[in-house]
Amino acid sequence: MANISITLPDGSIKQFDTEPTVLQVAESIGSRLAKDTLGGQINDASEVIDLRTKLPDGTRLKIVTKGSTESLEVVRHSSAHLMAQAVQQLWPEVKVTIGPVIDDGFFYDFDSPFAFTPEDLIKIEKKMNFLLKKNEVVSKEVWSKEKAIQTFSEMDENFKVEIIKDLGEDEVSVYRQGDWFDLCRGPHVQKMGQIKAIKVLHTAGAYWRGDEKNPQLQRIYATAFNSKQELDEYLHLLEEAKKRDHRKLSKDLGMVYHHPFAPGAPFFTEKGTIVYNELQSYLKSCYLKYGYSEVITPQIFDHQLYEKSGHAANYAENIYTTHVHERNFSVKPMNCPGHCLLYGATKKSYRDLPWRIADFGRLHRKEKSGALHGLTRVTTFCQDDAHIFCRMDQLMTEIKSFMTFLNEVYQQLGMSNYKIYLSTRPENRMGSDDVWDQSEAALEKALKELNLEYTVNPGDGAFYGPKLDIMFVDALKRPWQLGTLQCDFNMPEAFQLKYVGEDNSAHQPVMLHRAILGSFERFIGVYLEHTAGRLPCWLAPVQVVLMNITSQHSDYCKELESQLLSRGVRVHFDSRNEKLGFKVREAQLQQIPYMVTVGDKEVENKSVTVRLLNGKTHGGYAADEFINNIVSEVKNRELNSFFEK
RNA sequence: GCCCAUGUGGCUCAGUGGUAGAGCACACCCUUGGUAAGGGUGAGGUCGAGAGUUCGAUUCUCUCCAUGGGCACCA
Repeated sequence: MANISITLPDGSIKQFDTEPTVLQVAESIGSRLAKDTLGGQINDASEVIDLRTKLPDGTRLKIVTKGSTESLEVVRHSSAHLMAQAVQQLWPEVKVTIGPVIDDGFFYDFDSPFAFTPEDLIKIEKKMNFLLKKNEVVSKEVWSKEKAIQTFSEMDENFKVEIIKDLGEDEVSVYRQGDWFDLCRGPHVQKMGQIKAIKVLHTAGAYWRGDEKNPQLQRIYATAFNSKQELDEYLHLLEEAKKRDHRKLSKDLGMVYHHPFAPGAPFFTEKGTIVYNELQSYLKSCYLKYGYSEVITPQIFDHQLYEKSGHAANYAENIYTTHVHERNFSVKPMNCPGHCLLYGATKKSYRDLPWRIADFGRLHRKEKSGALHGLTRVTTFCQDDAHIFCRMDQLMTEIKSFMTFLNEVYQQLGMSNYKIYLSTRPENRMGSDDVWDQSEAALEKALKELNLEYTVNPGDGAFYGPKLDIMFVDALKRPWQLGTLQCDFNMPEAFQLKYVGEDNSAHQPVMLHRAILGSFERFIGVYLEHTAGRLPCWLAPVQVVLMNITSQHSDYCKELESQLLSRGVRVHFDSRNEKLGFKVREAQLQQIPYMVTVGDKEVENKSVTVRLLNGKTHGGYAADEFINNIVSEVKNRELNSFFEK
């Protein structure tokens, strides 16, 4: 008597006498499908459930089969168990904790009396592959909480015991493969042989339950894929990412230098400074258009400023403070408090708003030593920072203008792939709900009117206001947070900022913190990784390299050089007594956009032969035309070469 | 800050309990060569810093600094 119905994606309905498992549904359709089943998705949820899960009447089921993207989650989950099994077979004294699936793989945290060496990782991978061949069946058992606690206690798996005790359930599930088992919610594969390709990657220290007060565990990162080919592709991608690492690129391209005497504080060389300054002047040119004024504010303030702003209470450990002449002075970690002082310097009318001030001030923040990273996490940096003080009713227009500005910049830089996140009011917050309502609504309305897609992160806003975060997705599909727009009701209050309204009484402005690139340091790092160092001509430290074939062509090169220089083009004449191939190689490695070769032909008819970074050469180009084209390409900050149009 | 690893000429990296080597870069010489490395010679290093063990330490141990992989942090 069939009284349980399961609906499949095609709309067909399967009937069962008792609640079937995902696998049983698959079996009722076909044995081939059953064999390939790795899990299920129910009622349109994205979560993948275990194939052994019983389905209640009326469930809509989508079966997850091998080879699918969804199945990766299951495969990786089981791979984590496989890794734990391998580790415990190799070293029975190592205790297990947890092993979740992450974006590109999985990890397992072990409580081990010793640290795993690279050789150990090789052993583990070998053991895993050995165990895979045994193709053990994975079975699920449901234990009472007491039995689970007792069993794991006897095994001295105290971290597991802690997890079980913290679970609110009376029963827990345990997955078994051969003689090894682990407490787990699933989902898992049917047989270990369904894991097709694994790779143990690296180790790391990690705190138990992510809390630095807890003991530190040994984490092993690994990944698994549905085929050897997919794994190889992933490993290849890792290699590519390594080549694009901005720390390597910025060094190889001679842009950035680090010295142990200035940890976390990069030097920008002559070349790096060109990129930095070009970006800055580009933004300055936009500021004119978008109604910003630039200001310069002090580097060091009496610490009282940060007591007033509230940073002393929440952010003191990141502020460099020193005691001089009986006073505490702090190096500014952000521009906003200084800008509030400047706001208060003159009496403001509603007519003065919106007041938009930009500041390229250098900031310093003390960071914990382990936090530093190349150009993306530094102790000193310069934001493309600006603050907008406006009336509540101007908020939406300002937000729209900012998003338009940001989009213009990102398009110009070839960064069209970005995502917008709207973070709304957190539990602990300041300001009235009315103000939060208005500002959240303004943010949403602005995005909608601009037809921009966005994701809401409920409760993720700052305590002082809601915000937009812009995540740029680079050429390797990696997300980076660069731009931001934050509403702030706190600082205007802390500094008692006012303007005189039309009604002749005092009102408090809203303050907007905003940045498009974030910081030049971080941006240059991200942009180098995005472009793999191949910068558009207007940003390239050297735009043209002139290469003479023999010394007889020197004079013509010098003539070209001075013409280019007089038109503001950054040109380098490689006059060395070297073969052309050698000069080309170096210019290519330095990613110089225009490699100009000059020999008899060129001297004779006042032309140039141009090689682009893609290896293509364009011969017999009139020198005048070439120069004019470059000048206009740079002036317009074009993304691509005029040859590629 | 925590766990682990690493630190050798400007760069990339070998190597050793008896005070160091290559390639590139650099200097000089030869080579005048049409699109990713022509040849020769030479100079250049207290082997990250300090302490310890040792007859002797770049090598072993410890501490510190920096960097890297993560964790934690990033009002």
